[in-house]
Amino acid sequence: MPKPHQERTIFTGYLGARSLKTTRERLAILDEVFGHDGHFGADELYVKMLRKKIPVSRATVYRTLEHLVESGLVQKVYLSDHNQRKALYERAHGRHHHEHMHCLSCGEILEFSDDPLEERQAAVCRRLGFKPLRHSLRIEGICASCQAKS
Amino acid sequence: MPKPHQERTIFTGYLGARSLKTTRERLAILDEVFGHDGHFGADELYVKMLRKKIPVSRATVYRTLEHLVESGLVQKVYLSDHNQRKALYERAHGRHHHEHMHCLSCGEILEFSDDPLEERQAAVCRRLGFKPLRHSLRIEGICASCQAKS
DNA sequence: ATTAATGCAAATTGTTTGCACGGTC
DNA sequence: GACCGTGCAAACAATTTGCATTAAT
Repeated sequence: MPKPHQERTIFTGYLGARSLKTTRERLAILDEVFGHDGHFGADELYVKMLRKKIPVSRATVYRTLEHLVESGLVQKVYLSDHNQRKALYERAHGRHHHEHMHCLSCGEILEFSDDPLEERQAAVCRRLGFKPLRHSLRIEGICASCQAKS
Repeated sequence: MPKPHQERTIFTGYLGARSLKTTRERLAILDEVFGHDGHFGADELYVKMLRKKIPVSRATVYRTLEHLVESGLVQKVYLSDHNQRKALYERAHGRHHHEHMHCLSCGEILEFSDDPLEERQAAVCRRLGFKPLRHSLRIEGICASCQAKS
């Protein structure tokens, strides 16, 4: 029985505000998501919970992840190089905005952020009269440690 | 019978270099791709050719697009907002690198490029020792004309 | 009691693949 | 003639959905 955390309060608030129900399953998924860091796929999360014998269906995992994204607690990202068809999720609450670097050699996903870069993007948007709401930058290449190896 | 263009020379060269065959179907797909601008999905391309009564199968369209990407003539991008599962393609040969803005209101995809932005990305990579090979930036928001409407 | 959520399995979507036949080098 | 490519339909992977049942308010 995981102890209540801040995210749980936010999520129950989100649910209540829309007359959605705070179910055992939804809370279990929330706990699972906020119990670990890093990127994960919906199916991986489902399998992980299966193994832990936490009773939940694949459909509910998918449906709940949507709500978590909608509530702003979780972010959906598309990172994988070749199999771009699989969505990944990452915790968003309590974290600052960041971009991703993807090492094509080891597969590692690195996160970084850079204010001047953000500002330059904003400047371009101003120049074109485009109102930015969100953005994602993905840089693919070879990470430092893989370069060292070869 | 479309007249030979530069891309055709490049493509046949690419094929020959790998002992792949220059088939009627591959050339027809190449011509179709370079006969128009903008972004398109593999299936759309297939349907367009069907309507024009150009005999080609869906499988061949997919397989040929792979080769076009491999040859550098075409670029595969993931742009659609919600249905990120669908890949789009765009002409790459003879065009400069660019990023995309996606208007969430009208769906329009705008292209732009900005050297200082590119340079700033390069600088971040240098700082982290990451060797960039390619990148993609997608900014979602509301385009100028949609803002004017509301 | 009312209304929403779950689980299951079937349906969808975009894409890939195995295999017999046909075309290119 | 050797080998590669094509077309078809079946296979796939990730995700979504319809519906009868169960649970939260």
